[in-house]
Amino acid sequence: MLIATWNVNSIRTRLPQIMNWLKEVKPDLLCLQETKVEDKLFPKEIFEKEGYQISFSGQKAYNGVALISQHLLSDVRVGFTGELPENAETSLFNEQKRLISALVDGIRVINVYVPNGSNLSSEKYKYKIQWLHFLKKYLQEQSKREEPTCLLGDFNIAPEDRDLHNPKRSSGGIMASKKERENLKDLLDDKLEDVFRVFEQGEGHWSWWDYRTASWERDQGWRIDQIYLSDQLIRNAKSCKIHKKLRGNIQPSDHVPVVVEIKWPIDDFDEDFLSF
DNA sequence: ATGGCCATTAGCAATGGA
Repeated sequence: MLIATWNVNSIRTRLPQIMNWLKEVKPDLLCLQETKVEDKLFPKEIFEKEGYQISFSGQKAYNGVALISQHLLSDVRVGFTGELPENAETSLFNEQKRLISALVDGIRVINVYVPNGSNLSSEKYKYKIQWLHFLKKYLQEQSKREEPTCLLGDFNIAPEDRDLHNPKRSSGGIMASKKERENLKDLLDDKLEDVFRVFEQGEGHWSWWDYRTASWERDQGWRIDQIYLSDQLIRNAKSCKIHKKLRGNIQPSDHVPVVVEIKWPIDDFDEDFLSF
């Protein structure tokens, strides 16, 4: 089972690159962020023609998330609705289209696009922290069902200093502040684990390179796109790869895909054997 | 060096992204 996350920074601009990548990698599930398109204009036919199931939640110009799957997408939940009560707070956080979840082959996949936050003294930063807190509440409700869980997407946070190219300059700032990191760690609740770090502990692995500053040419990036797995899934993870070369494409997204391979479904013998 | 570039918009200048 191959599950991928990719902030494409406009699905319509990136469509040819997305289709090429799908044909090459053939992931079971691709989770997109920053589709930047309202639902009625989502280019769904092209994915359906290739045999993919799709679910999406978008808006004009900003944000937008989508699931593109070779498997049945069931129990699709858009925004925070479905886990949290339908009240004023929930509808406020649902205005920006940043979250979609579904069951795929028994795995609860939660695709998120965490707010950027602009800078530490901005209103947008306050919103980012509130959004993370709301996501924590969402996950607390969701976890009661005890589904194997994959939380993935663009978190706009480098979890640790080894996840950004110049910690001396950038640690403590936006995407690397103590508050953002604590809130991220807090919502994972010791139940969800960053699968990339199971396979690679070193620095120098990035998923995003700023369009400015010739950061790609200098390989000065950040690892702000992550895949978090619950225990049964993490035990069965086989690899986690960052598809770095796509950043070298003509007209690339500033993010590249991150892909996890999981042995799934697992059979009872394997589970008994592991627990034994 | 806190700016660079890129995508979008009732659209060519302003805004947001990270």
